[in-house]
Amino acid sequence: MTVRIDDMDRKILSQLQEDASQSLDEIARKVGSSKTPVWNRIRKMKEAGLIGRQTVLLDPEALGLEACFFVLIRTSEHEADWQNRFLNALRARPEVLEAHRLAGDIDYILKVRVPNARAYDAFYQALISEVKIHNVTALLSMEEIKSTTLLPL
Amino acid sequence: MTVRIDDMDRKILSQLQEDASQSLDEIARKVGSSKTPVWNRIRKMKEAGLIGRQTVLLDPEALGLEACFFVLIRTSEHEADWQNRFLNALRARPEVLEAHRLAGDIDYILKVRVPNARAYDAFYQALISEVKIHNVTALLSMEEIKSTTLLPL
DNA sequence: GTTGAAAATACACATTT
DNA sequence: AAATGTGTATTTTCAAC
Repeated sequence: MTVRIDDMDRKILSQLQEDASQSLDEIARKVGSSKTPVWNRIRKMKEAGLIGRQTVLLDPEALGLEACFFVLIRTSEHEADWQNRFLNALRARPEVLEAHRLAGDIDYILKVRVPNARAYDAFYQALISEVKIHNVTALLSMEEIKSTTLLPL
Repeated sequence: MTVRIDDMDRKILSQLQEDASQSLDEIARKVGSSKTPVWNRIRKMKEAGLIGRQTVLLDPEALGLEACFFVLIRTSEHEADWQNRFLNALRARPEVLEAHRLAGDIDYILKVRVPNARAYDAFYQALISEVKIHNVTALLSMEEIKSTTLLPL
């Protein structure tokens, strides 16, 4: 399942990240190759799962999602059952954009996008009513300095 | 600059988020409309900046970016000059995928993707040598429970 | 908002180097 | 393996209604 990526693959991925609406011809030209090999490489990388969803990035503010919170969670529960319920709760909630299990003192971090502080509170209340959580700290974003899906290749 | 979004727009955005490679016909069929109006709505939303970059999501692990850190930063400096240098430093570094200025106790949070802990340390050393930072806490992600670019519509 | 259609483009593959 | 060329199908884009 491990794919060997060479320099040409990286160039192609870079172009796709930059603008996935480009035609094969355009990408081929920019990476200094031609359609067929580029197309084959893309197909292989898709099959390998290296290239995932093709999507558009929307402006959250324009959609009325004006509040962004990072939520730091400590819990005293570490049993499998509790964890499963917690993970399912997170996955089921569309306002949770990211969720990571952490090493160390803090157990989980979430990134949550909601219309406003009230909506965050509703989310928070719903979450703690579903699963027992020891300690929660919410960090409110005042300004999104940077936000990119472009991975460094 | 504010765009009024109706229900049909939301359905279209939802489809585009889900799979931006779909043809107009396909989207139109799914949202219960036809090509032309869908096309016009998409064009308007692109012009309004509501729809941004079209991209592909890559698998960071497969690319060797196996470490993800959330970095909590406190600073004693709050002057405009310091802030500018700090922001520029963050924007210039491709391993910084997200950066937010926060309300409250902690001043900034970063999300950083790197190949390994050593690479994180290199990033950290470079950052603190560029700008003075009072206090830094790095949270290491053990597991990405959820990660989505799909905004709740 | 609908239909229709011209023009452009993409894919997938055959042929060649 | 990669480049080139091409048939076919699809898609976009726009005009007319």
